[in-house]
Amino acid sequence: MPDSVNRMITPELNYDLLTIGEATAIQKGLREQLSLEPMQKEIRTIAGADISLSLYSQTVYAGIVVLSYPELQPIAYSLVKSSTTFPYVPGYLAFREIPAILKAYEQMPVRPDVVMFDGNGILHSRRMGIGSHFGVLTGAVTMGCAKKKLAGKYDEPEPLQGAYSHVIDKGEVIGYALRTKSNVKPVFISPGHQMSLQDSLDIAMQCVRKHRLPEPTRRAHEYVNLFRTGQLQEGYHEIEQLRLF
DNA sequence: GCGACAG
DNA sequence: ATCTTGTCGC
Repeated sequence: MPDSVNRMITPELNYDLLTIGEATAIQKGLREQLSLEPMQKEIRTIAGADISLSLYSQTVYAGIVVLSYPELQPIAYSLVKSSTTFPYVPGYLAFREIPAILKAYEQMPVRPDVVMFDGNGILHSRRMGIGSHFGVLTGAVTMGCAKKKLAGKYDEPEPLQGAYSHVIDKGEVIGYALRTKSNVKPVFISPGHQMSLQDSLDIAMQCVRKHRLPEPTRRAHEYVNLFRTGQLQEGYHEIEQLRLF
C-alpha cells in the first residue's frame, strides 16, 4: 500500500489545535476508561519515555528506552524528532508530549510490559496525567514518576532511602512521595493505567539504583538528550549485549 | 481573590 | 524543559 494512502487512514495524533476547554473534556472522557486493577503478568521489560526540547523551539525529541527487568539493562530504544505548538500548561502536559512519544512507541516492534513516564499517572487533579492518558490511549500498562508535585498534599517522608508517604487529594490517595535516596528530595510515584497504586510503588522501588531517578526515566532522559545533541540517531535501535564469558 | 502549578 | 560554575557533602 502506498505511504500516502496509509497516512490517510492512520493520521498522526495531533492535539495542537485544541483549546484548554476541549483538552479538559478529553481528559474527563479518558478517565472513564481508566483501570487501576493490579497487574497479573510478570514483568520482563520496562520502558522509560521522555522528551527533550531546545529552548524556544517547537521541535521535540521523543524517546523510549526499553530495559530488561529486573536487571534494568537498556536493550533497545526508539527516537523520533517531531514538533508541537501546544504550550506547556500544568495539568495538560500530555497534549504537548504524547503525539511525539506515540510516534516513537509505534515505531518499536517490541511492546514493553510497563512504560514509566517522566510526569504523573493519576497524581493529577482529574486523575489523567500523561502516564494515564497514554495508557488509556494505547492499552499499555503505565505509571508516572515526577520530580515535582503537581497536585494533592503530603507529609514529607523520613529522610531515609525507601521512606514514602501518601499524596492525598479530595480524600483519596493518588500517589506517593518516595525517597529514592537518603537526604535527597523525593520523587512522586503514581499508577498510570492497568496497575494499582501498590504496583506503582513496588515497581518504582525495584527500579532505583545509584541515582535519584528510577532507571527507566533516567535512561530515557539520557537518551533523548544524546539524540537532541546529535550523538544518537533517529529510529529504532537494539543494543548489542556485552557478554563477559 | 489567593496560592499552586508535571515538563 | 533548557541555560550554566562552582561548591558542599557523603
